[in-house]
Amino acid sequence: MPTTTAVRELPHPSREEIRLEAVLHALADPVRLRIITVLNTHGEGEGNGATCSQVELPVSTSTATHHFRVLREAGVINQCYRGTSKINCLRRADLEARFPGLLDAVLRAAAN
Amino acid sequence: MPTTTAVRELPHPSREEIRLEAVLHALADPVRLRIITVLNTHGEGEGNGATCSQVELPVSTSTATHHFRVLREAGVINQCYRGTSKINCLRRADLEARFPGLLDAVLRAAAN
DNA sequence: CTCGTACTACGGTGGCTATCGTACTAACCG
DNA sequence: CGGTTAGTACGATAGCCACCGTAGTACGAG
Repeated sequence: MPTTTAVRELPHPSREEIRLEAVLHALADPVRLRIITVLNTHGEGEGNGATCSQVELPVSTSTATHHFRVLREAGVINQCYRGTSKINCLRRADLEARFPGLLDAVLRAAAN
Repeated sequence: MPTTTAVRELPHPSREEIRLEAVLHALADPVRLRIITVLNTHGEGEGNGATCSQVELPVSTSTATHHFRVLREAGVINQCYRGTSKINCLRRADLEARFPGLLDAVLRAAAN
């Protein structure tokens, strides 16, 4: 056992495993729409993204955890640990490859 | 009371009343995705569209009624009576005005 | 008027889900 | 080590929702 910091991996669907129904269901919730709207204003690079607590939500932290997980399991966002925080970012490239134009259309629509 | 054939009106949300969450929720179901996929192959003009029974679905007729109603109340489809049948057609123009590109992106995605 | 077709309304059932609070773990800072 | 911060796991609850069958309505054909 190396003494390096343990990297807690989180399960993500591969690009091919992303299902349309799951994505639409994940987006059909006002709290989760808000999450992706906020994430949209952050970069997507390896080191970019927002922590869970940076996204202000009108629900408890445990409920917020639930919503982030739904988005991750649907393949909409990527989550990785960074110290005590968890970094969230949109999976733009994967979503664009799988369902071209969908994410942008939803983001534009959510912006009113 | 005129003796003309009674026109049973059905409630539809106006263009401005169409809500994004409702549309996404309506589309996040495999049966309803199939419905709009089939309707997409029919014309949208006043006289076009498909009857409920023309859309083959793997559910009972009462459940099918439920799905058509969800789509109508979300503003995704328009329904009007024509004799004993009900004609269904997509509300393309309204959806495009409200959420540009969304319907097309979903239809493309659903087509695999 | 009777019959068949097309769809609906209603009631019930099981499963999912958004929400919460509480208790917990993981990492970093002194 | 102890404390703080960030997020999670768990259990509970209430509401919604997809589904069905049965009974009923509306319309057109004969």
